[in-house]
Amino acid sequence: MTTLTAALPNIFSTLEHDHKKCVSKALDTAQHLCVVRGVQLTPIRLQVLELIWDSHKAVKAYDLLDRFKLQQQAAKPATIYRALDFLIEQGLIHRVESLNAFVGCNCSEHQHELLLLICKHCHEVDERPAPKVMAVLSEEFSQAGFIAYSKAIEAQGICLKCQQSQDEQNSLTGRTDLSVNLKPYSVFDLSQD
Amino acid sequence: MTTLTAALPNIFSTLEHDHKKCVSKALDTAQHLCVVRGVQLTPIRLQVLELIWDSHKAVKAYDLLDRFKLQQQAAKPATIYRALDFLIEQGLIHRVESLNAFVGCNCSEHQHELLLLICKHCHEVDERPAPKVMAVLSEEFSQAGFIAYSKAIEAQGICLKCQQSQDEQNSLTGRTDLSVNLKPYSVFDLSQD
DNA sequence: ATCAAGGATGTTATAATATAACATCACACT
DNA sequence: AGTGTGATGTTATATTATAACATCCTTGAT
Repeated sequence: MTTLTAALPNIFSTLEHDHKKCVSKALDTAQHLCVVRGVQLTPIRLQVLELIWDSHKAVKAYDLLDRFKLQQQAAKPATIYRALDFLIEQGLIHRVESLNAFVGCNCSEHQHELLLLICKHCHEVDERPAPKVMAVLSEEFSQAGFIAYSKAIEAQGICLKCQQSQDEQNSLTGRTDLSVNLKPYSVFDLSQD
Repeated sequence: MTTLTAALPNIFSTLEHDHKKCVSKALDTAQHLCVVRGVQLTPIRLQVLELIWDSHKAVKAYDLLDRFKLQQQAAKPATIYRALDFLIEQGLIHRVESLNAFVGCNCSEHQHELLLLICKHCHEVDERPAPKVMAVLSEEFSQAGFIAYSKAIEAQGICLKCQQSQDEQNSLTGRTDLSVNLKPYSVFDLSQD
């Protein structure tokens, strides 16, 4: 079993992922960075960050608001959006553009460009550094004479964990293919007409 | 002059870009693809496509609606969104996730993954095939055991044309740097603490 | 000790983006 | 004529995000 899970690239596999540790590392880093930068990680901002780190799924602002309200009943959208703005500015979370949602950044202490692997099935987001991709991207930019100020590489797909649990289901139901319910990203090509 | 403009990677440079030709090519391709695929490029869908191709800027749905209303006063959001859905499905336009906006696809006849260079200044979007980027990306996916169904690579920055026109302005105003008004995508790195 | 300045938050309202749900229409096939 | 399908019309509403202005709190200058 250990060998199996050790082989899994998916870092959130429940068998090897200690989420409490993961969260406390993220919060510690956040505290540290804010102190160093002389910015305030206020109770509201910290609470929102904690809510985001509740899972590795991308969360919607209004879902955060609903959960935030359990503690601060009078909270309004602006409360959440302001906290989100701050956290994004400080690189502590990412905005997932293709979902209008937010996810904790798991390497906020480093300068980095981001590759987000977004699972359509479980909605977890796996953030990867992907330096090779970024190097090639930079080449493209300079070829185009383009000065890039932000890069958001977001890929929608199915994570390994969900592929596997789907495989299990399929072995029971007789289904063989996950992709039947999904449209591949490009289904037409007339270039060889 | 010809040599100068010929050296410009920016394909929308007004000096070399015949937009009428560009649009009619796009519309012809769209018509052709729809016939081949047996789907209907209805008057509404065609009109919306034309409105989008009015420029190479990304357009908002409600801006399209406003312009559409000049011809069909009673039009409602659903009219536009339905047309947009169709055009996206057919690969005739792209949704720019980071802007909640839409832009014509300039190579809809080919299967392709997209690299969108989005100019913060003029809002034009330069779509590039970028096969190298995509190859490296695919490597990343397989390393992660991730099955990707869509890729949207969107980079925000300043296109060459705007850099140049800004340079001209700066030579008059004495400014030297475009980036002063812009936040680079990563301004902090504590990794060498 | 006041007072001004700046940052954070509270509060109300509204803007901007997008979809649901159901009715109707038009055309194609039988 | 009847039926099915895809497109559109129409109303309403959901979802996401920001504007604008008031208040409060800390800090530092006078």
